[in-house]
Amino acid sequence: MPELPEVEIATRNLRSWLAGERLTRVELPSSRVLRGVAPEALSKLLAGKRVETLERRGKWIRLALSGGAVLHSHLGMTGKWVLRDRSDGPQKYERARFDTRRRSVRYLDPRLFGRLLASPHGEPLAAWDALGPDPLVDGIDARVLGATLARTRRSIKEALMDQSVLAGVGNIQAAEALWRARIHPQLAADRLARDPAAVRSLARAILASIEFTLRDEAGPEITYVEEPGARNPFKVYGRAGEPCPRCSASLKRIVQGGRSTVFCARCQRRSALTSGGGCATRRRT
DNA sequence: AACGGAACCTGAAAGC
DNA sequence: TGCTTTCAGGTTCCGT
Repeated sequence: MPELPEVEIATRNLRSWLAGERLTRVELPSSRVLRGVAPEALSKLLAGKRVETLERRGKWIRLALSGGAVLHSHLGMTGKWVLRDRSDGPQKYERARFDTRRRSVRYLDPRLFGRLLASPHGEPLAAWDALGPDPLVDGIDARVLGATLARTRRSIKEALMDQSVLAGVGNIQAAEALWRARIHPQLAADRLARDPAAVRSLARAILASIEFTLRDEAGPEITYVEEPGARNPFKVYGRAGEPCPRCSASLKRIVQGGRSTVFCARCQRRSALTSGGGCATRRRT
């Protein structure tokens, strides 16, 4: 279940597998992932084309093909791109297969929240165009972020998950960044925006969490933290009831906007413009 | 216009 | 043991 770091890793992998290669075989079994697109039309559009460039913005991947067609991939909650042998048959939950002369790349997606969308002539994708700044592609300008946050009264946690605020931040990265910046997830975004130092701290924390996750998860085949047997590399996500890695208080779980947030009620402060939080230790993570 | 909640799916884990 | 409930990191749509 991918956020920015997982999609970045998928993009790098796909680039190393497909960039410059011609698609010799394309298989697209009909599924919800195609969202109303006729599978045959899409296969026909892609087969024989060369993959020229791959880029990521937020949680979207864009593949530019020879001849001007563009393919957009969103991994939803359970999508992943993996490398298999060309002699391997269909994998469990396989929704797409792209073979080149040397490789066989498969898209697997059990829950079918992912999407594969084609623009035959490179037509823009509204969801891509609506994305806010991407922390890795564009960096985070704390003044711009502050101005954006000042425009909403929602909680900072919910605001961070809005893809027009920062592209690619999801439930895990939002929770992790807020913990790193010692900001309470229920603090109103516009209140936080009144404290430029706190916004700068949050911007740094978002980048630090993304980069930490990238280093931790990089590899040819990602295991998402929710999958059975997966280890959990995160500081607070999925750790309700465990001790805070910084101050040892028991981590709490609350629900915001229908999604769970884990945080430390002792060292994440509820109000901007007040120092405190009762946590004296400062440890690099 | 902005926001909250339900809907979209399947599978694993927890609860009874 | 087996059935039921809950939960999961995505977006979108609909009603207020």
